[in-house]
Amino acid sequence: MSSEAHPTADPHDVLAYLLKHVTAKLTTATDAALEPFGIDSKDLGALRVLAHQEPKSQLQVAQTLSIDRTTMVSLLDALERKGVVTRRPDPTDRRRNVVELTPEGLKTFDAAWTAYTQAENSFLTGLDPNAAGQLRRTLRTLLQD
Amino acid sequence: MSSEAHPTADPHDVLAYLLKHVTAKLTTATDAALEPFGIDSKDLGALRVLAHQEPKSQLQVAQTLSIDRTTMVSLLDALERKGVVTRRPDPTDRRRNVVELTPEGLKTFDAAWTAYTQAENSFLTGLDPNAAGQLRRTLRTLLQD
DNA sequence: TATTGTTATACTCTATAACTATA
DNA sequence: TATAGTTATAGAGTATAACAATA
Repeated sequence: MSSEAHPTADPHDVLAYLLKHVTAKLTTATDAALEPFGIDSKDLGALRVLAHQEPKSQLQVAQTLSIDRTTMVSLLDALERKGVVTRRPDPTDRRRNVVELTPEGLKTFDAAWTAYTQAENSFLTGLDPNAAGQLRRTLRTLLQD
Repeated sequence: MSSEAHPTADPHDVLAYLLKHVTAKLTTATDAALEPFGIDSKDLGALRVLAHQEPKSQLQVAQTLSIDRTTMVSLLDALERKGVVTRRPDPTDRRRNVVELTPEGLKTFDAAWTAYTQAENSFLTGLDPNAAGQLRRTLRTLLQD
């Protein structure tokens, strides 16, 4: 019987299933950790890009995060309403918006980033120390190929 | 400066980002591999459950896959239209539907499963042999905790 | 009363197309 | 003509609520 070649129906044997559900579980944990700061994982990604590089246009931030520029608009709308980022026309190319963290935004980011890393570490607690680093390296490799 | 504690804005440092995009990349590859069989990764998951266990109710299949029972309805509607599964009332509890693979469905599953595992292996090609197994174990651990 | 399957509905996420202003 | 940002819209995916049939 052909089905005997696949003796279990455990969905955990399917890598796509494992990845999807581990992602969901981590996102639930990190979004909960970020909730006190009024942002979620997606917002944090944008703040992280803005916190660590010279001023960027909306499009550059979007491309760094692999999200659509139309999605970037509403994401920044929300962050601007919360007072953590500002937008102003780039004087050297008025088609572009220069996006920057406000001073309050930098504070929010630093606190939120600490909370995020704690949540991530807590999520990885069950693993032996090598496995966590190995996981990150493996995922990076898979994304690059 | 607080930002000096986090010297890069590389989103690849963020585990949630890595997981999300690796999942998307794998799903793209496996869905392409499954396309000739008229199913996608989600369908394959259901077929896998049905192929390897005694007949199950819709709810049991849904719970095994951690999907909502209302989502299961439309998923099975599509699979039934394609002739790969059948539904009939459970004689011992007429509230339930017994869901089973058709003979054609079993053939479809076997061929699709082969294609899926090839796509998965091909996706993991860039890793050294230990890393692939380690990845699966790590993800399983993270999901269980 | 509770459970299974169903339907209708709504909500989130994201992408596409079309518009504007600038280059 | 092309690009950046915006808006409106549509599609996929999934969840919630209400209902019918059955237990």
